[in-house]
Amino acid sequence: MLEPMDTTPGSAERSEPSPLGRTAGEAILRVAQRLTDVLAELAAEHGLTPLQARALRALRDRPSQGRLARALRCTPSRVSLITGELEERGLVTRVPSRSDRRVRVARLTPEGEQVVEAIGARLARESPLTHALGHEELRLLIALLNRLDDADDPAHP
Amino acid sequence: MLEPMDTTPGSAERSEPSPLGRTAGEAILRVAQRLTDVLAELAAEHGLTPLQARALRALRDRPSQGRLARALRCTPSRVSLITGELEERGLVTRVPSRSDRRVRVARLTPEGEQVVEAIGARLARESPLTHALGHEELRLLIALLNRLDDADDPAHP
DNA sequence: TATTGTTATACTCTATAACTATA
DNA sequence: TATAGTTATAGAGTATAACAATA
Repeated sequence: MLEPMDTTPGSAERSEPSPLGRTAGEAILRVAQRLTDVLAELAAEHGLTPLQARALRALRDRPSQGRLARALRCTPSRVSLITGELEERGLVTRVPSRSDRRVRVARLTPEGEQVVEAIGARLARESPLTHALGHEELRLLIALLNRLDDADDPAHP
Repeated sequence: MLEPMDTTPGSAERSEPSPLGRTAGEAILRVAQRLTDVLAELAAEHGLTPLQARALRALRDRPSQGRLARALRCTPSRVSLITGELEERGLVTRVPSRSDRRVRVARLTPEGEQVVEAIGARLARESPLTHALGHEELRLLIALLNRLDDADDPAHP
């Protein structure tokens, strides 16, 4: 039920802008914190940790587990444990690749896809984004953020 | 020195938009992840954990430790430990409030202020934000994000 | 020999609960 | 009695290192 997410702006608001104050970085970090919290709660409703939910989403691209580790910014050992848990729940399956039998490719099961969809749908509906902004503004925001995401990414291996 | 921050869009890009795909939430979460990583590295350069850096920044508003705990989304016990460490390093001082001697108000020392400024300045300079967007776009983005941040915040205690 | 993934171990982070002092 | 903060303990999360199988 999506807790208040107190960012205590009541007292934060009275400080004047400063380098770390009301810059875009500051704003984005705060909004992101809120969204992260929302995501955590939605994941919890499905009995998942935030990292498991992120893993599930990332698995749509069918990465190797090593690649998944980089995407999640954790170690391969951790990925191994996480995918194992997700497999036990029937959300993913791990099958050895035919071209290289060392790698085990993890794929979403239909149920796994369903969970990803469900979380995504609720995130879109429940987030501050959809509440505070109109359609046009939302599209503008997405465009700006995608520019950020695509640019300045040194490594595309 | 600000790692590549691989988000593996090389393969992510080929999936078509879906509820959790290229929505604003998705985009903002990804950008936020990048910024969070940047912040973590900048903090590390000063020998601080990300949470310590966030605490330092939040302390500009001179909150009680309880209020600080809510702002950082952690328990008062944790705040106690963190402010203790920061005090040992000479970045903050904790003095008992005169009006209520149970509360110890934490304040930044000049050196603490300096660290906050330094991190903030580098964050503004180093982040994807300033690299990818022009001034006008940046202002627009800030405006949109602040709208998000101000709205939809159920509790203002 | 190098690489993918797994398991075992240890360490770090964070919370819960018990405690002290003030209100 | 209730509240702000601290300390002690326990639990979750995460990484490092040793291992197995394949390349």
